[in-house]
Amino acid sequence: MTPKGEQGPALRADAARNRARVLQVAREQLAAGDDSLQLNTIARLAGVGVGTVYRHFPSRHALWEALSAERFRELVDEAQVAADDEDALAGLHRLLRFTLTHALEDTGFAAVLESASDTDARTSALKAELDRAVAHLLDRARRVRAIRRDIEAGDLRRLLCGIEHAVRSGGSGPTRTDIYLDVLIEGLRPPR
Amino acid sequence: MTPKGEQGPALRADAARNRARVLQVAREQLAAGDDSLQLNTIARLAGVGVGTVYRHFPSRHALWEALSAERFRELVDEAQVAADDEDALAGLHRLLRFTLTHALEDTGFAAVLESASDTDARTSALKAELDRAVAHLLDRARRVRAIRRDIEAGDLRRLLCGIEHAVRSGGSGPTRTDIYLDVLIEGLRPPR
Amino acid sequence: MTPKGEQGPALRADAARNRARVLQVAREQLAAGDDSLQLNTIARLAGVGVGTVYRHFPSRHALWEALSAERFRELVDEAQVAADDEDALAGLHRLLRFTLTHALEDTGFAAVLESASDTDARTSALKAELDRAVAHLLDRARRVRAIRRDIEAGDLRRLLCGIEHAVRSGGSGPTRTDIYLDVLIEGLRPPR
Amino acid sequence: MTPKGEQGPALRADAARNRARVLQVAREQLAAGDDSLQLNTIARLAGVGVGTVYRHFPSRHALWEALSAERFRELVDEAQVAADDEDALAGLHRLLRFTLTHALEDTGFAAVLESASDTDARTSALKAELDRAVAHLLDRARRVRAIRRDIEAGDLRRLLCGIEHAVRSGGSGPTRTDIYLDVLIEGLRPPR
DNA sequence: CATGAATGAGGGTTCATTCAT
DNA sequence: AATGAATGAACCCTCATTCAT
Repeated sequence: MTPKGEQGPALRADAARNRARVLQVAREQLAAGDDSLQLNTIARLAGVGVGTVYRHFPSRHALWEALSAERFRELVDEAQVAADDEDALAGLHRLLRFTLTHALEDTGFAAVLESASDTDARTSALKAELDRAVAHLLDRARRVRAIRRDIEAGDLRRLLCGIEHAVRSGGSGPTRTDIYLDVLIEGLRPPR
Repeated sequence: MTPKGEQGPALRADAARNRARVLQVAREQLAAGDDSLQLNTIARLAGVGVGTVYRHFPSRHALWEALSAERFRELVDEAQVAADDEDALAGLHRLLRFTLTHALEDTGFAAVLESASDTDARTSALKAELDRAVAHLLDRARRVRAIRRDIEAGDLRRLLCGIEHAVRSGGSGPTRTDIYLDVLIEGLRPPR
Repeated sequence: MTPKGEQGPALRADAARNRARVLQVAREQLAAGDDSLQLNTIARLAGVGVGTVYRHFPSRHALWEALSAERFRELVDEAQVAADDEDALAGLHRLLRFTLTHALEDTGFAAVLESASDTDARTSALKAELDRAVAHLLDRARRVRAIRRDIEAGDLRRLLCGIEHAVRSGGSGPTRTDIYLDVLIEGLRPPR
Repeated sequence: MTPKGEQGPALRADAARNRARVLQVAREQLAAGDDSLQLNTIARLAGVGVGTVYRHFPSRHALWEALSAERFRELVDEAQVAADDEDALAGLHRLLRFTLTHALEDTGFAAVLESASDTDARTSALKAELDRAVAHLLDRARRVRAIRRDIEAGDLRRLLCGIEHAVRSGGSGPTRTDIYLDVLIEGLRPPR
């Protein structure tokens, strides 16, 4: 009867609306540079009670992860496309650029991408899925000696987040982004 | 009888002891992974009154910068030694490793190293001094085509901090540190 | 079932109860001679959390004015009754005595009565209303040459507060109160 | 050997200088509208240690009283002159005006004049001396039925401080001062 | 006597989280 | 399910006063 969802009892219409509002407001806050994610503030801005926010997101971290889930989904899709690319290295590079761009746009996403411990199992699942796709890419690239052997999918995720930090900490423009990413890419080549 | 030839009004013996204790405790807190630097807590642990902490460090930031100044001094010294190394590239690599090690040991130092805006003029001065030494190294290395042309001292500082983040976010051991640093070093070579 | 016909969003029952308790305790503190109005202390005495006090009264001043508003309302009512008294002078005297009694009982009220600058517009409005009623009384009294011409409503307010200070600074009993007030009253007569 | 003073062991020259500096700075602070008399601040401004201030003035109140002692001395002198005036009433009025003027100029003095309890015995002595002179004046004035019988010297002191408050609380000019004082003076006449 | 560093009680305010309505 | 008032721990900072130097 209720629209068949992926997990759990589907939300009532109003509950779903509230959840969406909260996520929306949280995203706006982040975009506005306020990464404190104060649940009271978000509730007020979303026009719902604090309790409602807590019902949907038991902890700040849960909200944080929910925020990035969407982005993550996109990323995993992109990774799977890349994994099928004829040229593994090209696919990898495209994926790295794609990820960096999104991480720079969304602090929350970057944080989750980098974090070693997730609260929501779904996040971990997405991360695993991503790493699997990337591992596949790395394998293929290694086979044609396009990539050094000592780097795994998780390493790549972390290194990319490092690059993201570097870009973010310089107030600089897109040029630096390109250069920094290029330093990473060159650094991934196998030793000559 | 009082040690002479020091700089400034020469703290009273007990004042100096207290200041040192506070810095010591603060360093321990950071090392223990608590980077909140709560002045009350630090005071308690150091066995001094809150007021004493506030006298020495009017704000959290002042403490923060005092903590890193020391490290920074060492780093600048090392950079100047490196700058005189016959082999510019070797000097640079040694300096990078030295910096990374220290940044990993001391979050506060890492933060200041990465930050785009300092509050204390002395910090900016130290940073400028560091960048000058590094710029010199880069120049020499570029002249022998050992380093790509599009990277400046500031970039290098930021990239290294990025690597530091990457290492930190994996819970992994020294091997990863070496590998991540090597990725950076390889990435700095001029394009083939 | 909920009492209807009240004004505004109608506080929740418990909220109203808490608000009243806070005001009650604050009044007791003042009566006990402690005019520091420490919000933490008040919260403790009222058996509510500090946050609750802050919710109802964002600043000490807000509490202060809320405290006096009630008293002020009574005073204005009394002033309007006095203004209708057939004998203007008698009305004025009754009003002065009424005001003095209340000012002596409630430091906060006295302070607001005397203050030249209000922060809450409602306080200013009440004060203006009071002054208008008094001005009316003074006019009528002057017409029958019962009051000197160079005193306005504001002056009267201030002079009465002066008397209040005089009474308060002597530790003495009701006799002094009567005498001091009489000195004022006599001093208000037109020159012989 | 030491210059014979009025009480206690005469101060060493430097101690006297420090004491004077502290009083001077305190007076300037008051004049500048800061009546918090923070002993640390005063010490700093006076260029002496806090401890020195505490040696001379064991409590804030002691400083407060010391500040007004000088004024008080003048006032007592004036009172004694007034007491010898042929016209007792004229002398009284002159004294009231003199006192009011000074109280308006010096908050500290006004506070001590009004206070019911002194810390320094010398202050109480001065106050008693003043009251004695005024009592004498009142006696004489009462004998010629120029003053009501139910007012004593202490009452007069307090009433005048009340007037001072009234003047101070209106932001108004010298006209109000004259009028308010006149209200007091008229109020002091015996009932017709 | 003078100094000023040290003390720490004291008071202020915020905000994550709970729970009565 | 939603609401938002209440809670109170946790921080922050100041400043009167003491006491070692």
